[in-house]
Amino acid sequence: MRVTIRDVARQAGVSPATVSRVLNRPELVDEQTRERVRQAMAELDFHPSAIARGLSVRRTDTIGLIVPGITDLFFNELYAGIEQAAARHGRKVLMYNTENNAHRVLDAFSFLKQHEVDGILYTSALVDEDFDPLLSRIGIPVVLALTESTAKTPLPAFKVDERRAVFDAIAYLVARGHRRIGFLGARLPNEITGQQRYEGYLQAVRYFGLETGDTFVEYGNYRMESGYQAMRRLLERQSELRLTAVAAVSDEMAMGAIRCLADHGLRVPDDISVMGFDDLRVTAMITPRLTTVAQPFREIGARAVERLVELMEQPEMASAQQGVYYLPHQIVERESVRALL
Amino acid sequence: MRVTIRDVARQAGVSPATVSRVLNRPELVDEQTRERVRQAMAELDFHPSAIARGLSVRRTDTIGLIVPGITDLFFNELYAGIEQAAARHGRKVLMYNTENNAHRVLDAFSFLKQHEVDGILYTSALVDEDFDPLLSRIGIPVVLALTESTAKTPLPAFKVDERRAVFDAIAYLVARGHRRIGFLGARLPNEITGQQRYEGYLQAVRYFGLETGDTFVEYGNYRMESGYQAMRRLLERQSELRLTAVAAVSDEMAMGAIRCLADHGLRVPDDISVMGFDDLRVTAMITPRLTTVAQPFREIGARAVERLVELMEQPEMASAQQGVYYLPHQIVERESVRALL
DNA sequence: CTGAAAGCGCTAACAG
DNA sequence: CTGTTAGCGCTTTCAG
Repeated sequence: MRVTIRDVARQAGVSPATVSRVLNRPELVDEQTRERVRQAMAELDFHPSAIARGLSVRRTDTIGLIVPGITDLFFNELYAGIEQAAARHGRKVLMYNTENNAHRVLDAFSFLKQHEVDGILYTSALVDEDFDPLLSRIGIPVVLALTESTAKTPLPAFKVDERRAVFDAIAYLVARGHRRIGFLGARLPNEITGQQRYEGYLQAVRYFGLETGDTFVEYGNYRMESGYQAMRRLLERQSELRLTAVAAVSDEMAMGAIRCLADHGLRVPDDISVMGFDDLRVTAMITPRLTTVAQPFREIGARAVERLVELMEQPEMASAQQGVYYLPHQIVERESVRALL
Repeated sequence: MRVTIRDVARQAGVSPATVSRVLNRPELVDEQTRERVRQAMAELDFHPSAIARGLSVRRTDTIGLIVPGITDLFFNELYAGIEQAAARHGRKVLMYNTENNAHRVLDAFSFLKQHEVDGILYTSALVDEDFDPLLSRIGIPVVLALTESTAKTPLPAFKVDERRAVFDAIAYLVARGHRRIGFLGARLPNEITGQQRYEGYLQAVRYFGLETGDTFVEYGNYRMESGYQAMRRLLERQSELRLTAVAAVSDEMAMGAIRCLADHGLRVPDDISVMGFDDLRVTAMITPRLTTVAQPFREIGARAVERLVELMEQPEMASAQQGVYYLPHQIVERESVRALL
């Protein structure tokens, strides 16, 4: 049988209410009694039921986290930022993984509602008009990370400026003499980032007057294997393309591309330069070390949590806090890009 | 205000109990009423409170997961296995990250007790005698993954046979003519795996009569950076050691070692062979592709969850199910090991 | 400073 | 097949 607050009360010779007080507002309890109660708790190995408490106070101090998949390599960094920030604010996180399955996002919200989380952090996947009915009656704050909302209901969002980040990546290549630059993009249902990064590429291409066209770009799904395949398709046209560099929308895809290049006897960066995106921990270790644009994952996670906590504490603020907040990206220069003479 | 079962009852013109029935045992409810209730639920956007239910049935269908850190690259694979298996059995998982902080494991258990999880899955870190008092009054089943128990209370555990796995790795190197083999080990407080892997190395060294000694081994903490540093220390003695191969206790450390070797102008596997451990997804992409011993992370996670679910359903079985269950490891042959002529 | 009592939302007998 | 009732363990007025 579970040890309850009543057991502790009996053991300490006080009422349940007093036990509750030493748990929540110890300063209201006489020092002596407080100690007696604490001791009883220890003796009985009492663990107050967070779930009974939740029922009673109608608040669980829990953040619901919706992620599209957990085997992406960037996930860990994001999660670390989220969890630390949550802990800092005395919140725990309940994660729901949709496995990139669009229809599971309904489940996700329902699941989190059922568990009475006090707020929801939605990551990576797009929030579009389909969410409006959902959002209008959700009743708890929702904050976005690594994505944004195109729904009528705007939502606070934390991410890098995807277009500019890719633009900067291309500019970096251009500054090193590259003019024939391939693009390893990503296209996923319910996702906006791939599109925005592609736009960044296009903008740069136009701005710098580079060669381009559909034949310069191939798509994947952010994962290594897809980067490999996309690069292979580009390579099939390499005799016409004469790419000197290729920019990928993720480090995973860049790593796949490098693998593919190596398998075709091409060296990076000697024969072709490769630029990544994300700055995964591992990219500093591989050969060649990957030049990439870093996303501040941990900070994005932390900021999103902090905004969420604010909203949980003062829901009135909701309307004031809805824009997309861009966190700074940064080019980290390593070895996978070569300057053309 | 939250929509409750009473609201639905009123709307459907039935009693709360009936609503509860359509939620839990719909077959007990007349088809007509059932439909009426379902419709009321939809109209009101009703989400039954899992927390109120939990309080009432004294069961949350939740598995508590304790992990020592989430930024290790193997974590994702393990977690994927755990989550899928949990979902398959209608359980959710509540994760607690101790950040390798030994004293936080007490918090972990306390936290999970408070949240009334029905069972606990403890991963990676050792369970020693210090846990006995805890375990003796925990009151819910505990299962281990990627670790084992040296406590008086034995606990079911799922992992590979660490000693044999490393033995096999060394044997693989020996079969390819290597006799001067360095070892990149790991030593972490509250951890047993590193020790066991070291023993596997020693056994192999003895079995095959290899050169060895303290100077052949350096330690890290499983992470890439530590692999880099450990390799660097080995390299300082390389003129005496004349290592032709080095075996690491993790792919991360192996990758760090390869990086270190490259930084010192040594090529893998031409100048020195490197063997990893884990078979991370990324190791098939890097150059050179890593030869390693694969751990079946997903299956380990899945099996651990399944045992846990069994125990949650029939706690009497506890005493019958306590051994360490070894899942098969496997050597994955790739490019980082060269056969000496 | 402390206790009694009501209630959070749901389920589980027990009647009917 | 359905309703009534009594909790699950905790918090929170309201008295004292």
